[in-house]
Amino acid sequence: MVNGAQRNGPKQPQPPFCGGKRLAVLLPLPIAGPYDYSVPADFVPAVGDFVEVPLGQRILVGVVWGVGSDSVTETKLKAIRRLLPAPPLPDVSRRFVDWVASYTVFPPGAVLRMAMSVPEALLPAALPQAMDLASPPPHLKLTPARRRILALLSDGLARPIAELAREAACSAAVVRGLVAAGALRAVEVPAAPEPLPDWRRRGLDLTPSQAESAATLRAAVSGGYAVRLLDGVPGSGKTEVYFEAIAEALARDLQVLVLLPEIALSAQWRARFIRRFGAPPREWHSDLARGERRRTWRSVAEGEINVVVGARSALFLPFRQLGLIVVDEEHDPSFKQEEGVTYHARDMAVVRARLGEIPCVLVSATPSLETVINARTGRYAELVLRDRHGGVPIPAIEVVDLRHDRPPKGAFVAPSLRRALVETLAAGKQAMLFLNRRGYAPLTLCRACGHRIRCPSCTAWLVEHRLVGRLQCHHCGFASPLPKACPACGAQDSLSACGPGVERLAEEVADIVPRARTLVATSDTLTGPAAAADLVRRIETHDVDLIIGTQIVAKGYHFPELTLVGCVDADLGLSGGDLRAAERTFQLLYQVAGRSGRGDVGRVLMQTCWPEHPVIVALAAGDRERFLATEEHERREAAMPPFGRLAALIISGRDEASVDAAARALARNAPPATGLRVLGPAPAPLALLRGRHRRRILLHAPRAFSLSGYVRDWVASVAVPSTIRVHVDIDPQSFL
DNA sequence: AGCACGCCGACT
DNA sequence: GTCGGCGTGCTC
Repeated sequence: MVNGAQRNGPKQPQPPFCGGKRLAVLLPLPIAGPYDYSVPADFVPAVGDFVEVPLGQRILVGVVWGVGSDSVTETKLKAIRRLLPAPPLPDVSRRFVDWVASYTVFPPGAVLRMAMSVPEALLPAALPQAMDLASPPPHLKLTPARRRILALLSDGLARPIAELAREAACSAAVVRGLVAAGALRAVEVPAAPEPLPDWRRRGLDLTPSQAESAATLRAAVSGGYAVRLLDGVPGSGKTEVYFEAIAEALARDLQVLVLLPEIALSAQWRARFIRRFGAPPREWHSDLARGERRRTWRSVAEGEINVVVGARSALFLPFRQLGLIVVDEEHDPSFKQEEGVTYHARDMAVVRARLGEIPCVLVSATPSLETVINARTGRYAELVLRDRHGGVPIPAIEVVDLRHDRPPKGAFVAPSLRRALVETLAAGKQAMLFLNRRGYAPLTLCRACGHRIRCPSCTAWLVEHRLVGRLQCHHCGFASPLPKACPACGAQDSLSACGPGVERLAEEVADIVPRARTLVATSDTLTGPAAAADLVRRIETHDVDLIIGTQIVAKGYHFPELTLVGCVDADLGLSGGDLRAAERTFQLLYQVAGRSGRGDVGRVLMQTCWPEHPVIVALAAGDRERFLATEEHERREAAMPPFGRLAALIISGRDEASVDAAARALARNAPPATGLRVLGPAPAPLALLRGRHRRRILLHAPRAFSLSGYVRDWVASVAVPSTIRVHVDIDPQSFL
């Protein structure tokens, strides 16, 4: 017996089926709501059961959502075909699906699809097969390979085919031959129980202030719903502190969910977890192997898994007895899902905690303004860790004013940063250059005619990726070989790369520190967990001297030898006109600075053309409070989130005129409401994306306004041609 | 989401 | 003459 299912207390109570001949079944499809089905003769499903139903020509799996309505005539009803042998979808999960659907203005079926992303998991797992000796047939041909296999099995231990073949140094075909001949038989063996994280192990010694926060979090585990912000500078031991809350939940036989923004980059987090709990947590993200996915989904539902660490989609796992949610790096923009159902995983984690009546811990060194305000107004409790581990302060950020400290012509690294780079590497330490731009150059320009090469299906420049010799669109994936001549005027060798990308920076740096072992880290080079783990290992073992990376390297790593961080363009993103541009820039640069000097005294140099910008001033002063105060003031004045609310409608389609017409019709027909302003339609920031024209309507409403209900009624009341898509984004984060 | 139904170009 | 392209609309 794997622990969990039994220790998790009584079985989930299922509401009794309350009679009637129809049941509402929610299907994992983007259709308006549940469909009714008739109850079969031989069994009566209960609410939450996974059932197979016919839909059109297909057979689908859905979830019994409640009793049916009278919305459809008796004659159209089809019968539920069968009950699937899986634990029912828990009551909390169903309420969560409905809540998220209602809030995001997406059909509940679209949300359910995220909760049943593993159809195979609904069937019981085939038990692993092992081979054992059968009574030997009378005329068995005995070859040497066959003899070895039979000899191996004489110890009475059944083995899987592959293992047997390996041990006997023959191919699996020989084993199968013996099975066919009747000399071996397959037996089912229980899966080897995987070790679970163990809360009884002793954690690291905590400082008094860490211990105090840990005790508060431990106490919170039995306290029902509450949200706490765990706020501490990089290196203050936030992870070790919330590990104590995890230990407490595990001690109470509850499941724990930890959300991380980039699960693929979590190798160091995972190592710390194993050190604390003796076994790895289960991972959940989009590029898991199918079998792994199946096993995890199923055992989360069975209550056999106690800790899941995952990307945002892990929120929709069917936890049987969830007792704690931790959202690490809660400020991270990647918690916002932009494709399909548009939701913010941090906010939905809070909702999931409330529905489950369990605590939620939001963790960050640079909490979002939303969370800070929630903490300040008492909606969230706040725990602050002020001291950096080992007493090493966050290095002061030195501003490099590019207007005076100019890089050489055609280069991007200023003299002062060049000197720092040379000194750091000469001292045998590591350095990191941060530039949030993939590729070689963000723009390719013809010197003869001024033509700029753009994506044929998006409003975007093509980015040169010199390593692969291509021009690429970062929005739709379009790629073309680097042309020899200008596509507009035909001039030969007139194309010129404008602006820096990490590849170009690497080229420049090779001239400054020719002997440095340099590594470029971007989403192009770090394609998965293995590549990320390899990167971390190479930095830890000092296999590389210089790391050049995009925001991917700004995450919560810990590298003791890294003592210089250079931010090549701190202004990137400051002038985007985006509501959160300043905040994101501050968070990113503060996190980048936190990479430096964790083990030793470090330097952080930040290149800017705009030293008097409030973000740069606050960063240079190391003054987070000052930054937050400025930001809060500006947002409050403009009634922007969290002091007001926004929703965006993106209207898109292939035909520009009909997109325009639909967008105008929507805006014209927005019902008037107090305090609500309809802005637009205007071309969306990416007015053309993947060949679709896009217009945006923004809604601005007071804080207490119920945007979801308003938008649902509004969009439902306006007839839009079926070729036009209307995408609703409640609480938009980025404006792209 | 998938699948059928439906109406226009290049093939046996 | 059909095979098949994907635009439109429905599925309890």
